[in-house]
Amino acid sequence: MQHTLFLYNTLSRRKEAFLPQNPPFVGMYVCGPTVYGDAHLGHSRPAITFDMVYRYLLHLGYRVRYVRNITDVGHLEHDLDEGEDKIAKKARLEQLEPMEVAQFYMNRYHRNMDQLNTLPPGIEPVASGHIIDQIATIERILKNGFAYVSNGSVYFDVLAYSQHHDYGKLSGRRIDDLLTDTRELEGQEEKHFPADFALWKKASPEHIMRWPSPWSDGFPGWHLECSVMGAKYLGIPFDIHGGGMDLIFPHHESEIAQSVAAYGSEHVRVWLHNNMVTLNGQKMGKSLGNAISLDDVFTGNHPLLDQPYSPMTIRFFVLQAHYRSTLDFSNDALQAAGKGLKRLLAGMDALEKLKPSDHSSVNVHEWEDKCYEAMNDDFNSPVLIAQLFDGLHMANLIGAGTETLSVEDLSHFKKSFLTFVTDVLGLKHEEQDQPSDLVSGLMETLLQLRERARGKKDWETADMIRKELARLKINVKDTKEGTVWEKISD
RNA sequence: GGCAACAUGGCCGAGUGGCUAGGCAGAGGUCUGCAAAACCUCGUACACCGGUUCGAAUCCGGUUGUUGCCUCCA
Repeated sequence: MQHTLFLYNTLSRRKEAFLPQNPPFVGMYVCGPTVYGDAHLGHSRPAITFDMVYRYLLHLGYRVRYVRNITDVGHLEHDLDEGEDKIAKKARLEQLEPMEVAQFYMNRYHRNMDQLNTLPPGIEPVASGHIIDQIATIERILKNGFAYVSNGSVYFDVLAYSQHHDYGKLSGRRIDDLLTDTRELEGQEEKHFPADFALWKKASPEHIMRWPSPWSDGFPGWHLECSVMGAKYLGIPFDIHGGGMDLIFPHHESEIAQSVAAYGSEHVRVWLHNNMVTLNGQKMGKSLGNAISLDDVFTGNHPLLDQPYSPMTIRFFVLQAHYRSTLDFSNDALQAAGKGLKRLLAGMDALEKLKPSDHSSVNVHEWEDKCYEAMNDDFNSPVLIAQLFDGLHMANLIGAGTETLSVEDLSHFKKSFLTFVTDVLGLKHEEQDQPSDLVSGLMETLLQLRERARGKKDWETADMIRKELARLKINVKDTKEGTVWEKISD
């Protein structure tokens, strides 16, 4: 580990050298999905971002325990049916068991994540499997005087907490501002202070998802599961906590407060937050009708999409922007990304054909250092990608004989390039649909006929075959190695 | 309304107080029967108005716009 990695810590608002508590071990917790619907484009960002973080830490030689939760209880609908759980609501609508709904969408989420080539977390705890741990934590918070029971529910006492600690340190919010913000919300009458949040919520009679507790039959509050499950599997404090920027307040702010209230210390050393996704410059939201599911993106089945975009195109596109910048999805941008990715992967294959020389005219190690510099600077994947394209250019010059590499340097260059593309960025060739034997046979015959015509300089026939195939979205290319064909997709 | 962040060439998107980002598109060229693909060469952009500075797109202030959070949210 000759390179120092710098991370932007939301808590300090600056880049800090990453020094794990117990190297080479690293504990990382990332906020996962609430499984009540299909994953959409917005979900791809944290998934790919923290997959890149995970992959790079592994590449640097760290032993990473990666925990990503699945939220299957606890989130409240904000406007209707006060106190009804999102999962329970969906279950009633679809006449399914709540757990059935959660399982269904969890399976689909996993499939999408697999398509995006994200590595599975080492532990993927579900909130409903940790009710006992959450109750125990609530009891500790109550005992420490930072919570109160109100009508069967338990609330975190933000004012009591802020007497001794800084509620708002992560998000930059002030208690005074929270006070002035006098929005009317339902269920507020049980709270002593508007900013107080539920640790345990009493279930209404029709509420399906419920567990017994010392206070009522109910369910755990919004923010508790991450504090509890992070502490359980990673210990306190752990090195990295990741998630979307929209979770900074109130979710992560409240997590910190809960951990301090329960355990006496903060549970996270470095907070990493990915920025949000927009679509054609607009916020993406279900209410705006522009939250495109990943399945729809992959199939192109959405009015806003001109064509399908493959999982690797999405992955490459996401990595082409820095994770802390907003990222705007548009057809133009995705098409550009698809083409760039194709060229990068084809170039990677072409590296294999390079021939070494007796000396090197370019400095491979300097090039490689720039790749590491990019990633070490708070995971600057766009700069790494630019560097890879520069490497590609270098490879082309070597292929043309303009530049040379020694046997040793060439081998190092190939290995390094491949490692950055596949291991660190997690990019790979997408398996094409293999043509059937029938299609292959037909194409072979057709191209032989065309070759025969070309041999006789019968350009009219040769061009007709190519033109007709083009209408079937088949591209025929006469290369030096012979004629090849490919299906035109995106 | 309150609190933040951002505003870069046709599009996407890095970075930086003076020194090439990169991708896509576009132009020219090599190759080719033609085409496609591939490769080579090419762009001096940084919202607006002030200020600091020898010098700012990069720092400071203001304006406008966009986005996020303040309510489940990746």
